Amino acid sequence: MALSIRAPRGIKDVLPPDATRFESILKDAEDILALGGFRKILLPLFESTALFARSIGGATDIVEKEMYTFLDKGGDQFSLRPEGTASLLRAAIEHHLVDPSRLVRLYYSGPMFRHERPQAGRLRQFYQTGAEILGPLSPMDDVDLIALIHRMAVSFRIPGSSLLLNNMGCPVCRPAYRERLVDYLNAHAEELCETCRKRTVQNPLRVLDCKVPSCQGVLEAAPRIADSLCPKSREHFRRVREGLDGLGIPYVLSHRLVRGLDYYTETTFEFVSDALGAQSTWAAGGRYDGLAGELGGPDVPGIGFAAGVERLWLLREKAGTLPDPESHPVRITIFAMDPAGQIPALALVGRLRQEGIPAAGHFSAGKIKGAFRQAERDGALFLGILGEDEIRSKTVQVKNLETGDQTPWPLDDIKALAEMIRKTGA
RNA sequence: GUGAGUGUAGCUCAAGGGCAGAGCACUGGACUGUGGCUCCAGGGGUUGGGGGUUCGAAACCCCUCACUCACCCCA
Repeated sequence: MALSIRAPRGIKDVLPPDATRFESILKDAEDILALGGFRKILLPLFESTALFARSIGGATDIVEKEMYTFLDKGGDQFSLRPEGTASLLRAAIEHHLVDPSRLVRLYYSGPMFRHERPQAGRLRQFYQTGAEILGPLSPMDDVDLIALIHRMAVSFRIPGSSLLLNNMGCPVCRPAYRERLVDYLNAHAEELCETCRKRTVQNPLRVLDCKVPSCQGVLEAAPRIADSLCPKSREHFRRVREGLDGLGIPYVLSHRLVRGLDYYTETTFEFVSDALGAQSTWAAGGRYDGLAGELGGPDVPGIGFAAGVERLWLLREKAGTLPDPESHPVRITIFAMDPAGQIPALALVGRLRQEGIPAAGHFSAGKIKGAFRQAERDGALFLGILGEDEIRSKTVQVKNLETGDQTPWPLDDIKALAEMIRKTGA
């Protein structure tokens, strides 16, 4: 209460034992990606603002109002990354990992930053783990990637999960559809909400995403992208559905599924769960065939997705599949009963650690009761006592906190003590 | 950015105009260098902050901040 500086809004500290549990959740997801042949890439937390503006799209909410943007001392403009795909593509292109003749599969994990109003499952700093495939893609690669996420849903027993699927067309058919849609929306402008009218001009596909009840009638009756697909996109969509059917992965066709990032083409998908509250998407992604070329790389197709790690946590919590927290590692707490024992206590914990025994010290010479409490708090199996008598006889009294057994151990044979502790702990 | 709900001890929560409390946690003692159980005692609070109404405000009113949820947006 007296603390005047607190964590920024929408930013969460993850305390023990949740911190190691969080890492387990992240690792479980990454393991599935690694199993799918993806290799890990470490990416910077901030990039030139222009990278995000160009890839995500200047008229998107993310770029327009949610980025943490700053000028560095050289006067260059950077932004904390609001997502991972742009960074990954930039890095892959910059280091010539993209090759038109073969596939490259990469995954990343880490915090993303968006200045949004915090809510259940929505933070300003949040973790995503995501994967991308770049190169000469088949529609079957779309299916393969989706299957990997489906694997997560099964493996983590994500409750109430379903897959929404759409195809947003390609550079050939989307502009024509876009035009048809704009004509339709303009014809019905007076029936639409204000944001919809604004979006008709700025980003017409996003209008389809509107949830205002009074807009629903008009939007349901709007021209559907599926009816405007060119033969190639139509075939792509058909083969993706065929692949999913072949694997027995259920999905719901969602012709109004329009993602909030401009780079998507063809296949788009969202894994949602009814167990999450308002922020129901736990993983989402799609094809982005023009992006690599747009960013100055080889003009190869790409597909990717990202999953929200905090949302995975919430879902696994509901499902009862949260990993166990790592147990507190301390095996023995060493108590220096008086100042003369402090140096020997320090030396003792040091030697125990060398033997691989997690050891903690209680050096603040005082009542032995306090040492027992500290040992309990440490989760220790043993308490080692170094008082006057022990220093004189060059021993340490080691008490098993569970059984109460206590024996003196010579300070010059730590290996034997370590061995005993190791055996008891196992 | 908009709306609603909630802010009381470290934590979980009482008190709804009249002395700010309980449980857990913490500290000490009973019990001197041997803990946990039990019993006893103790420390802890500008009731989120500011202003107003009132003889008197944790409570009622206004402003503000924070948290939570929802809109929006998205993973």
